[in-house]
Amino acid sequence: MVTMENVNTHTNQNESHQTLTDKLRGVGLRATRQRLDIWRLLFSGKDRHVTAESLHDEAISAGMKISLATIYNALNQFTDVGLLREVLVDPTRTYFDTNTSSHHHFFNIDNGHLTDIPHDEINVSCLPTLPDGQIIDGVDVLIRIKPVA
Amino acid sequence: MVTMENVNTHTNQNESHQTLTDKLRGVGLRATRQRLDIWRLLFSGKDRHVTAESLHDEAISAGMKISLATIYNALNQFTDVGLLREVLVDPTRTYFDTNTSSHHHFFNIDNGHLTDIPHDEINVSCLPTLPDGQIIDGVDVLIRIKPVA
DNA sequence: CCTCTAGTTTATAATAATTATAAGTTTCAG
DNA sequence: CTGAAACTTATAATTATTATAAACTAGAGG
Repeated sequence: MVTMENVNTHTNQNESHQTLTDKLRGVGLRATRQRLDIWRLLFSGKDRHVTAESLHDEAISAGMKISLATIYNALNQFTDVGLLREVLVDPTRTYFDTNTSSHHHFFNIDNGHLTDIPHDEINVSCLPTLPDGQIIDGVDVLIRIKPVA
Repeated sequence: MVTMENVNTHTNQNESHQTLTDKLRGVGLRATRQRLDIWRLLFSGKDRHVTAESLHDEAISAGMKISLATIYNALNQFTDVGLLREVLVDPTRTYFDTNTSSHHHFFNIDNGHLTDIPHDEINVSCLPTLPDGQIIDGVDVLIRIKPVA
């Protein structure tokens, strides 16, 4: 499977079918109707955090014909090629973030909402020595928040 | 359910049955044989990271008679009263850490091993403003590591 | 344009971790 | 001691996710 960094995922309302098709091909995936639909849902607005289930509900509500299995497949494929990023916040389900740049998260433990923390608003000074022969693959900071009361 | 901070969980080889019984009662749990067994497995040595399954295997190997359901119950109860802490590293299972103090983790994505990062070896400067009416419940830093090659 | 085939979709079954149920057992306060 | 509430556990149920396999489709090459 081809992986391409720096694909311009952002897709506006009137972006041509052809352009999206090319973007999908650019990451090594065929331009199927289902993947185009999912792309439009994910990348037409601001950054978002979805689960397979939530995105499926949304697609169905929008009148798209697509199975949950395809949503799972697409989310995993998009993640594999770097269009999405998995965020681990809840042991009961997997969240996918359309923002793949280096940043961290607030997780509201009261309602399950995820919010991005801009990269420059948090700083991790990483002094710890890594175990021998190991390198860093990534750093995740999750700040769990809750209502004051 | 009673929650008591600062219970001295550490348990050495010859700690009396009575003392452990008292510690369990101190957090509002009855001192059953199964919970005493689990306590001894978890808190007799250095800090550890276990899953329900791994701890159950270990208990069975040690000749203890205890069901997986009880392991799940006990791990969740211990977590509720603050004796354990859940660590989210792998979407497919939940890890429990006997170290409940403020610290972070290395997660070896190659073999699934978790390692503690001492509290003073990492620094998170947290400038980001919290959403209105929210306070911090906790901060988790996970550094995913992998072999050099 | 056709055609063919590898890549896709999808209904459905399978898996895996975890939680719920309910019947039997144990703890421990009185 | 005794009884009620707490606990354990075999088992069933649930939930998120992945696998299977049959039907469909994209798109390369004629």
